[in-house]
Amino acid sequence: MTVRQDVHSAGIPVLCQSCEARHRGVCGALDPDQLVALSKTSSRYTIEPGAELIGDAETVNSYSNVLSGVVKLTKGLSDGRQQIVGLQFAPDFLGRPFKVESEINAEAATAVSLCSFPKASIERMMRESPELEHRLLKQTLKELDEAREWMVTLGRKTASEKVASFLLMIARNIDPATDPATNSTSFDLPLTRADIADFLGLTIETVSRQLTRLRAEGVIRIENNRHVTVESLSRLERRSGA
Amino acid sequence: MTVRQDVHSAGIPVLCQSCEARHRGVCGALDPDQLVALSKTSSRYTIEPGAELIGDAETVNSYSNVLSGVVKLTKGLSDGRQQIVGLQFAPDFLGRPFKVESEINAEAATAVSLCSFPKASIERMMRESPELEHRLLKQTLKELDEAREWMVTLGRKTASEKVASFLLMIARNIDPATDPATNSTSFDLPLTRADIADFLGLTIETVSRQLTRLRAEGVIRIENNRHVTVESLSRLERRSGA
DNA sequence: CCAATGCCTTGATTTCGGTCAAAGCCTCTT
DNA sequence: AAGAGGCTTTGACCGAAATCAAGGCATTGG
Repeated sequence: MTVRQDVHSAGIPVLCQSCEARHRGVCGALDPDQLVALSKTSSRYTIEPGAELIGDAETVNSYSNVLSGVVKLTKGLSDGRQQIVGLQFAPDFLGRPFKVESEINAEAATAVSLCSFPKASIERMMRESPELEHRLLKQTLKELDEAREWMVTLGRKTASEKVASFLLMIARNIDPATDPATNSTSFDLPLTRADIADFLGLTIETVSRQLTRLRAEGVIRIENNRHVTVESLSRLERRSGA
Repeated sequence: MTVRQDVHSAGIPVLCQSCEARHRGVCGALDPDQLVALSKTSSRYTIEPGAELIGDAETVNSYSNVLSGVVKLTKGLSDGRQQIVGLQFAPDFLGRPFKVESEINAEAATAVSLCSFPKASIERMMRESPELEHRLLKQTLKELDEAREWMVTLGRKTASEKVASFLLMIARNIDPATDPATNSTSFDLPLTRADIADFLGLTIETVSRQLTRLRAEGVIRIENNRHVTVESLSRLERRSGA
């Protein structure tokens, strides 16, 4: 069980054996000894789009790092209405410490690869390593900020502002090299129209109409229903309602 | 600088000198020595309804415990539209560790009393006491759960479901002794109609009409525009959309 | 006591987004 | 290549909530 070393600008420069990737999410907080121990209990999964991650017996007692792909967190009402309450991109951490569970479902929006560990391993290490808990606090604060940002979008923006805000958010998360000077980006939508609607509190039809409008106005182009090219980021920003 | 002791079912049984009250939020995580040190730097404030707590120079570099009253956290759009993204009730903690600030304003919704400490004191203690950071993580997770719960309300509920959900949430936070058997509660609304509208992503008029409807249907009574009596909690719950 | 002010309610009308319905487009399979 | 099924788009219409506009009802102060 060797642990590969890697130079990292911030934090302890180590790689998780199972992930074979750098994790800002969790592993970066561990020292090499802990990492070796964790590697013994961790394993790597690949999940098909649409598969449930929580509610599923296999993974309910585990935490994971998202290595690639997008996971959607949803909450539903009894009559079937659904709302996406969060999207997890790599290298986000997935799973809820201390079982403060609030009936959230997690589902792979795209193909997803995960590095996951038994709940018990992480919880033990959290007790040993304050740095790990510190990372979790930071991630949780980040998620809280994102959630509040979306509350503004859900409560106060118009349909077209919502769609523009959504495209911007995806652009920022998918393509880390979005250059404001270029003023244009290109990426694959990780969500179907139905998912986008559930994320924005709209219907599929409204989402579709707003995308059509943005296309007609030359702000974006869409190929094969998935691949989006933003022709003018600044125009998209102007439409996102600040 | 004596520190009063108090028997508490969970956690370390201590009282903050300045607060003279038990804090699940922060103080409960400290040992008596730390508490004495903190007491030396903490002070108690009373804030008038409508006063800004963040953005205000006096308190921008401090953390606080809410001792009584309700604080609203708001985010605004450039054109003036506003959304309340959280309500802090006693004994919630107020303030943002690690300056992950996301342009949130905090304002007293009612008269509020606070026990506040300089940012530096808390941050130093956080480094010394993992238990304190643990508490912060728990509070942050709680706030995240609440935020996500409201995302469902904002995105997927109708106006009348929103208002019913809001009344239930207030009832649960204001009156901790809400007994499901009794099926009725009574409390003062800590928010004006405008605040409720900003919380629910509605207009004042819609909020007013929905309250009128609930009154007409005998689910609630309202006196002096503030004092609400829920005649039937179960009927209110049924209207909240699960 | 009577403005005046600030909330809150109510009514009339408009509009944005939802609903219903049909057709178009990919992708995958055979 | 054709057909099937699943997304997506588009159109016509509808309805819930916003907007516009009075008016009511407390509290405050002259």
